[in-house]
Order: sequence, then structure tokens, then C-alpha cells
Amino acid sequence: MTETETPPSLTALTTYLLSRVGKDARGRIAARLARRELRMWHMAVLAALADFGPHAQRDLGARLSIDPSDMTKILDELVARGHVDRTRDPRDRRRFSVAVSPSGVRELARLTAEARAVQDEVLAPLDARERERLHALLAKVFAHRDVR
Amino acid sequence: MTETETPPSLTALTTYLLSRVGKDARGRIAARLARRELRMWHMAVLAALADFGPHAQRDLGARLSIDPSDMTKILDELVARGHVDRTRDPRDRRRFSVAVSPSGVRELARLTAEARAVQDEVLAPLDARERERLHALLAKVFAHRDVR
DNA sequence: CTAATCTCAGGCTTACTGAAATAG
DNA sequence: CCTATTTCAGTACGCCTGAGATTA
Repeated sequence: MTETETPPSLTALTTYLLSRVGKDARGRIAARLARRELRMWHMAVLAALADFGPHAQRDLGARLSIDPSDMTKILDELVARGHVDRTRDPRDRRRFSVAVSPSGVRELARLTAEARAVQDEVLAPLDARERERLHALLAKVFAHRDVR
Repeated sequence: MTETETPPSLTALTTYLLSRVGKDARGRIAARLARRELRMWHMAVLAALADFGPHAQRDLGARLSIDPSDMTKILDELVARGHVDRTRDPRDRRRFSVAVSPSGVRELARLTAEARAVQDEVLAPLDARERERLHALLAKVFAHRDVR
């Protein structure tokens, strides 16, 4: 009979709960995306391109907090699957211009549906009102994440 | 002039906010603990031992969701710093019994203070009431994390 | 000449898998 | 003989650094 209760010294820390719950959510999403041989960053890239249109690689990374050196491989994989197009920017040939393809848009819709399913699992103990509140509080914290 | 706004397709997902905010919190705590040459798991182990007394390694891992194969190294490091004692359980010599030392208790107090400082940074945009609400909501979600 | 963009190699950490050694 | 506990080697990923090639 193994005790599994989490130490109160830790559960008293909101930051501990945040990082544990966040990791759990991430893990569940990752498990689903893995079935499609994609990961969280692929979804984030598709979402950014769908929401804001074509980006230079560098700007995509800045928006999503993905390191430029990792962006290369992520885009290689999305290009290989036909979800994005990568072309030289004729006005500045150092830059690649990255755009989502119709197939990428469809894939994003599927990935979003998976993410919502995970959300229902993770937030199961909360009713609709509580979910809204949690979302609003997290959005407020997220918006100020840069402030030191 | 680089756009940094996060895609609404993503910020609409509570799970995305959770994982981003959680990662930010974890990163900040990790940065502080690194100054003491420790990491998040060291703190979690000290907290579990301080709150619940001595554990077998295996049970410690089960409580904190740390893989047994990783626990070995974490405990090596805490033993080297004199923060925990590791002795064979005489009733079952397969098991190590792990206990926190007085120096470990003092270290935990320092680490907790650091974590609280990080918490004030991360939750800066929230007032006291909102922080309580966020904590309560996360605790509720955390308590049901095992349910599939 | 200097700076920006992209690419590549590699380090370090966390999380996990599989297998060996020891003990029950 | 089979299981439980700990340990160790190795894989994969995320995150970061530093260096090189190309272009502005």
C-alpha cells in the first residue's frame, strides 16, 4: 500500500500546481499528436500562420518562443508533410517566407479538435463557470509573462 | 518591428495557456534553484520527506511521479550535499530508507522562499483574491489528474 | 566591414525504456 | 522460480550556445 498524497509544502505553491498541471496537459496533448507524428510546436506554427498569414522563420520563432535553431527542423517536417510552403523572400533573400497550405489548415482543424478533447479530460472536475474563470486568470498571467 | 502577439487559435485553449504559463513558472524556479546547484526534483524530494517522514526510494518516486531510474541520481546529489540520509531498510534489504537531515530541512526553507519569490513575479498581475481563486481551481484540477 | 537570417553540431536537462544485480 | 527494488546504459525531446554560410 503506497502513499501517493502530494506534500502540502508543494501543493501550497501555486507555481508547483501550475507546473504539474501544465506538464500533465502537455503530456496528454503530446500523446495524441504523436499518433499523427506531430508535436505541440507543429500545431503552434500552423496556428500562427493560419491566424496571421505568412511569416519569416525568425518572426515565427519570436512569436511562439521557439528557438530559430529548432525552427529549421520543425519546418522541414511540416514541409515534408505538405502542410506549409517555404519560399525565399524576393525582397530579402536571407529570409524564408513560410505560409500554411490548404492541407495544413485541415490538419490544424484536426489538431485543434484533439486539443479540445484533452481539455475536456483535464478540466473535467470544473464546471463551465469555473473553466471560464480559470481561463481568464491564466490569460491575465500569460499576458504579463514578459514583465520582470 | 516584429509581431509578438500569440495566435488566438492557441490562446483560446486553456490547455495551451496552462502549459505555457506552467513552463514559464518552471523555468524561473529552475533558474533560481540552479544557483544552489539544485533542481525542482530536489526540492520536491525534501518536501515529501519533511512532510511525511522517511520513505523507500520507490515510494518517494511514486508520490512525486519521479521515475525510479531517475531517483537514484537525485538522491546521490542530495546525499552528497548532506541533505538526506540513505540507509538500508533492515526488514527488507532490497530497500533504501531515505530521510531528510537537519541541513535538508534548512535547505528546504530557503528553496521555499525562492519559490514564493518566483510566485510573486509570475502572479504579479493578479490581486490577492484572484490568486486564491486560481490556486483553488488548479488544486481541483490537480486532485483529479489521475482520472482518465 | 558589420549585421541579419538560416542552418548545423552539440551540450544539458527531463522523461522514459530495458536490462542487470541484489534481495525476498 | 518468480517478483520487487535499486542501479545503470541508452534513447528522445526541449531548450540553449556557438559557429558557419549567405545575403543586406
